[in-house]
Amino acid sequence: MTHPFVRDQNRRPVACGDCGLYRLCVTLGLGGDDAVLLDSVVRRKRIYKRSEFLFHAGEPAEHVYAIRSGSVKTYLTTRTGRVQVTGLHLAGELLGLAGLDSRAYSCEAQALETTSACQLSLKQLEQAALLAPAVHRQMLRIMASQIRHYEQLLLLLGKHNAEQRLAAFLLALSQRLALRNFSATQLSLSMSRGEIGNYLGIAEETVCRLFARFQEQGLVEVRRRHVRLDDLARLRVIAQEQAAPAPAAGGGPGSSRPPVPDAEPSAPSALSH
Amino acid sequence: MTHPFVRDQNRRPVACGDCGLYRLCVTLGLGGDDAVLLDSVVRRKRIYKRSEFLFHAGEPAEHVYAIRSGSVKTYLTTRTGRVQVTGLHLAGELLGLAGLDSRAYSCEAQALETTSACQLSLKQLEQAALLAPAVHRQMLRIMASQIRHYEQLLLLLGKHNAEQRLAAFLLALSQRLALRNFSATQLSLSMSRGEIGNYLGIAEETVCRLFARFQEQGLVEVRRRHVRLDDLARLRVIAQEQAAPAPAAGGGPGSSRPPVPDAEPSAPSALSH
DNA sequence: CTCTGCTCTTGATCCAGATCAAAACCGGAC
DNA sequence: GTCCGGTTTTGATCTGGATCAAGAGCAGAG
Repeated sequence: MTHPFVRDQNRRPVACGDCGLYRLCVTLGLGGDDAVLLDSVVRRKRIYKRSEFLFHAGEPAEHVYAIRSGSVKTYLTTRTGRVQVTGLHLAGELLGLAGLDSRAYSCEAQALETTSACQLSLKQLEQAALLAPAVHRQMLRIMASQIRHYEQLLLLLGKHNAEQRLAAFLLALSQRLALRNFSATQLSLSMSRGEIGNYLGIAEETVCRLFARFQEQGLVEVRRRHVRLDDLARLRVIAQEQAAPAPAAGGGPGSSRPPVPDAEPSAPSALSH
Repeated sequence: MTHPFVRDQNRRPVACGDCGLYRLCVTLGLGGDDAVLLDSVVRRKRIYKRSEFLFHAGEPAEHVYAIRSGSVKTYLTTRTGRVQVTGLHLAGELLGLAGLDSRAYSCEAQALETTSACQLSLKQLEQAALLAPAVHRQMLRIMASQIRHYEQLLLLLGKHNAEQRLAAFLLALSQRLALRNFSATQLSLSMSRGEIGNYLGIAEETVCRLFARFQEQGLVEVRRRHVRLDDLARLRVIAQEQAAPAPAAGGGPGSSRPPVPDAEPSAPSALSH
């Protein structure tokens, strides 16, 4: 009996139209305005096998990477060998942004499974940006969104407990997959429990226990790396810390806290792009 | 008897030449190539009183801010009112980068003390970037360095204990001050214990106890917000986790860890820009 | 100068999640 | 099919730092 999970949803390559670099590629003059045409025109496509590196920290940065299929993790290493996963990148997303000032990559990027990615030359990009304002604007937009992403991650890791982090992780994943036209409720994790834990700042064992608990509560159905999200609504409640405990810390010198402006404009995304 | 601490080192405005936006300003045609001239030419200078806001999260982003003197904290707020400080910005540093895609500010920015800042119009910047490649490149450089900054912060918060975090915080502060020609060993904190703790993901009380311990060990001399760093070398050892415990987590699918490439190129900076 | 309201410090207790330990499980090699 | 090595799960214990509580110190207001 085959179990009900969709397998390897990331193997299917995203179309250029679903790719985060789409607007860039188009404006670069790589293809007309036609995504299908563009698909056949992008150069420097390459396949990376599981655990292969797209680039290393410190290496001179010459390309930005757009993932077509598969997934990639990025991480930093302490000089004592400790690792901090800083990102999980899915099909249609971008890598190597910190290299946009054309110095060096700031982290390791390693394929989590068989992955296909397009390389875009930074030099080409810079030239294109000078010719086409839209490209320039798009580059800024992309980097700014990465900054926002990290800010949200900082908030998640700094002020949320293990349960909230995992719930937010699953929801963000779901949202990102949906954005690329994959299922929002059936997903196959490309990271191990250990990697997920490392990313979220919790222990491997805790990730396991949380999955078990979520399953008990009927929130999800988990079997190894296959996850089905059964109750998105309740997951959202968990991720957003229902209880309102302390009135916040370090009120600041003036203590004139802003009137809790409804800052966060939209979704409960924290780990999304 | 006056005690030996230098007070309010940040009150002295940095010269344009020491400012992170210098290259931008110059290329903008705001002044010749002369920093002194530039100093008198920059428009939209404004003074913010302690606890006043430079901008709020969600507000339409129209400017980038360059701090001339004083200091500013940036932070995010949960919908339940919890706060996460995401940055401490000193004289000569920049604010509002996530707004560079000309949408909205992503966080609150609040003056920690009397602060003077220059506003640079984003529109002006975008125009200038189209005319001058150097401006464009500089904008990317600035954003990329912010991304790197957050990555390092993530590593610090994710894989270092309270002691290491505080040591790293002090060292980074020292380094940044030195960069702007302030003393590297005499500093006056503009954030309260609570704010520092919030930033570093540790409790206010723990910050106190750590300061006390560092002082016992002769590493620093602390009196309220005045800190003298007496043993930078030993602080560095602490910040860089001398002990090499576990061989790291979540080795990844291939487990082919990179040969610990001497990633981090230079200083033990984590909280620096 | 005194008063007032923080901010900081220090002590005592507690707990979420880490760590340690050991099975159970599973996919792929052969 | 069987075997092997890594991943996942589950249980038992431990602990760094949070939280709770209560003074002490200090700056600014008047």
